[in-house]
Parts: sequence; C-alpha cells; structure tokens
Amino acid sequence: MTNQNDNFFEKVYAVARQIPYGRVTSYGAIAKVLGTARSARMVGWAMNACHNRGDVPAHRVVNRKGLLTGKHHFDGTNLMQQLLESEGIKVVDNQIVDFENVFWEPEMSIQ
DNA sequence: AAGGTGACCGGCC
DNA sequence: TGGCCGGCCACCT
Repeated sequence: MTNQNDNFFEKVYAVARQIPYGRVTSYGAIAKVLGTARSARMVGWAMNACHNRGDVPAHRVVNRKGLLTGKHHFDGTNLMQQLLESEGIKVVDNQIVDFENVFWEPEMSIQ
C-alpha cells in the first residue's frame, strides 16, 4: 500500500466532502480550487480511488456539462442518478437538470 | 526510466 | 449541445 497521505487525493476528497447536500460541482472546479485547474483529469483519477478511500460523495461531482460521466464507475449503473435524485437533483438522460442552479463552486471554506 | 492512460476542459465548427 | 482535437498532469505497469 503506497498510501501515506496522498496530498493530492486528500485535497480532492476534502473538497468533495464540502459539497453541500443537493448541490453538485465539476471536476474542473475542484481542480481549480486545488490550484491544478489544468489537471481536471487528476480530480477524476482521485475519484477513481475514492472507492478505496471511503466516504466521498463522488455522485455530487460531474463534468462541466452536468453529465454523469462517472456514473459508469459506480457500483450500480444508475446508482449515481438515484443518489442525486435522492437529494432533490433532477437527472434526465444522465444529465443534471438546472445544472447551473444546483452547481456549487467549491471553496476551501475555512468555515 | 519511459510510455500509456484517464470519472476533463477549452476552443472551434 | 454535440463532435473533434490538443493540452495537461499525476498515477500505473
């Protein structure tokens, strides 16, 4: 196990956990907050490992189009959509309705 | 050590 | 919105 405290991953998870209920964000937005806006892909990669990490609301993270691109990586094909709808987010055809409305810009909220 | 990969993004048509 | 292309950067083999 090459796990010490993968700083990068931890940061992604930290932001992902800060996503409010009923809100979603994009990989690029998280990447931007982390300071690696150019590596939005890395955010997705971190999400891939989120299964290994444990509690990370990856279902609240979608691409900038509001498409559930990563739903395929979930346990169930429609699990991601179910979770989102469970939070009041409407999802049609793997696409979030009113994406801009439910979009939440991640911020290192020192709240 | 080098190459391939990827849950992306932005620009262009 | 959608398709195509290039870039970008960390992780894996």
